[in-house]
Amino acid sequence: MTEVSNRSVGRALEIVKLLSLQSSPMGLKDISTALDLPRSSTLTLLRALRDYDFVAIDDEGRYSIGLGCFEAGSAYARSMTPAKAAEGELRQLTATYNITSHFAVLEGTDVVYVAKQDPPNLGVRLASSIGARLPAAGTAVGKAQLAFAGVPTSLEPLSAELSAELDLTRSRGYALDEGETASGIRCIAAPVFSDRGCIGAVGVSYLQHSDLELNEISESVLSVANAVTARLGGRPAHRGAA
Amino acid sequence: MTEVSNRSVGRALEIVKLLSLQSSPMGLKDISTALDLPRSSTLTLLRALRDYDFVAIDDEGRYSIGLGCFEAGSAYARSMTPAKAAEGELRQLTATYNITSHFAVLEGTDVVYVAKQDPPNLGVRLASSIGARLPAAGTAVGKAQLAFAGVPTSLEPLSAELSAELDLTRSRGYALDEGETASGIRCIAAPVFSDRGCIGAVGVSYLQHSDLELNEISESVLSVANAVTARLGGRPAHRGAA
DNA sequence: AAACGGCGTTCATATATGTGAATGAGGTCA
DNA sequence: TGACCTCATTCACATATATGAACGCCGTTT
Repeated sequence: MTEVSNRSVGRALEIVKLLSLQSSPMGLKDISTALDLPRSSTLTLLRALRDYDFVAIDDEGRYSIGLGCFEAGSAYARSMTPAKAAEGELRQLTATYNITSHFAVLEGTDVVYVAKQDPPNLGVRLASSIGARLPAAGTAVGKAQLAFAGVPTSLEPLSAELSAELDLTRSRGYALDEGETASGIRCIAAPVFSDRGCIGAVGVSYLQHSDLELNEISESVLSVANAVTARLGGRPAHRGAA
Repeated sequence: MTEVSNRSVGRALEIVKLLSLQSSPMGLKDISTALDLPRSSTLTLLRALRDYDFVAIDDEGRYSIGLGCFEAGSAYARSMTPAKAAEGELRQLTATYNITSHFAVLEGTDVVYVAKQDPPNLGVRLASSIGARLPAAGTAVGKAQLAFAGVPTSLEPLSAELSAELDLTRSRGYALDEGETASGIRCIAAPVFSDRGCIGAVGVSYLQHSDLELNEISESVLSVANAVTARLGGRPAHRGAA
């Protein structure tokens, strides 16, 4: 548990991470307790983070994630070529079928949602899932990437079930999630490739009992993923149906 | 230029900020030169940042902003009540008029765009402006907030022009930008209030020579802003027309 | 092919940070 | 009112970080 590059920075980033996972602001004590740090050290770090707006402090002395962090983080999505390339396609997909569409990347054994489009008529919705992290094996966007990018050693040995699912994903070109992530929601996802291999996945989600044809949607998802792949100079693993 | 809380953390965050403003990856030398830091110190900080995925390093040893930063930053938008409250309304606004809509907050003399909706038929677009920072005085969302939140002392003394513009904004309830930010683009924005005063603005942008009625749009923007205000328990400064 | 120059990396020690204990600020209970 | 909480803040010394100088690597020049 040693081998740190820089203790102060590591601890500061732990604080940022902690606050980013928290839905309500935390007091100094809460933070120092949660991370098992001395209060005085925690205070110094929080002040440094606040100087750069990476954390915000309200007038009751409670800390939350700051605008500076948001600004810096947004730059990731802006600089990320695949996400940019996918953006227009996602909008089309959402507009055509009136369903939610996503772009997500694999990070270890999890997927992180990088871009998202919601249909217009969704009314008041829960918080955006942008930036959210979910276990790859339980999501369509995750399985699409595990099937085509290779499985991280930390996931091995694969369950027979997952292994079969990945085989199926490879053979049809897209991954399916029938209510695993959220009950009643179907997700369909297909991998996106650049010249350096599989670097993300495009996916859609909609109510399972909607009257949308699985065949039609999955073909659209596949063709959108291949269009993004083409724009990135990659080689699709699956040529699409038809 | 002293009075630092913690040098390591400050420097690390400078690096993050620098990388977030850069469109292409930077080498160690570039970074240390840009920030006037010793290369060895910069390396240590970069390694700490990389350990937490706040920066990414490619196989050529060049650094860019990382997924961890994106994840943490996304939490800001998710935890930010006003942005969440505005999200559904923005989608409606965009769907109704087929125009881009925004939610932005004031940060010193700048505005930062926190949420955005683009119309579906936009095709391939430039990078998302989410997370972007622009001078408040030159944007509709900025002027809407300056007019109702009070002008930061660092902007004073106000030019006669800006002062008149803010008066006008206060009297009609919304702010206008006729091609100042981007030539040919009209922006209309109205302030959003919580119980703690003006905390953001809702805005739309569209081509000036479109056939959309300014009156109709501005009334919609105003009523959306007031709806968000109501949901936040704030008191609107302007009761809307009609 | 030898010398050069630019860059990333390592390492010992000067310097800045981390922290336990003391202090301050604000609230609650009897 | 006063005693007694809890949490934020300060401070002097133990400890970790910062960095100039040296090194190794690799592509370029002569």
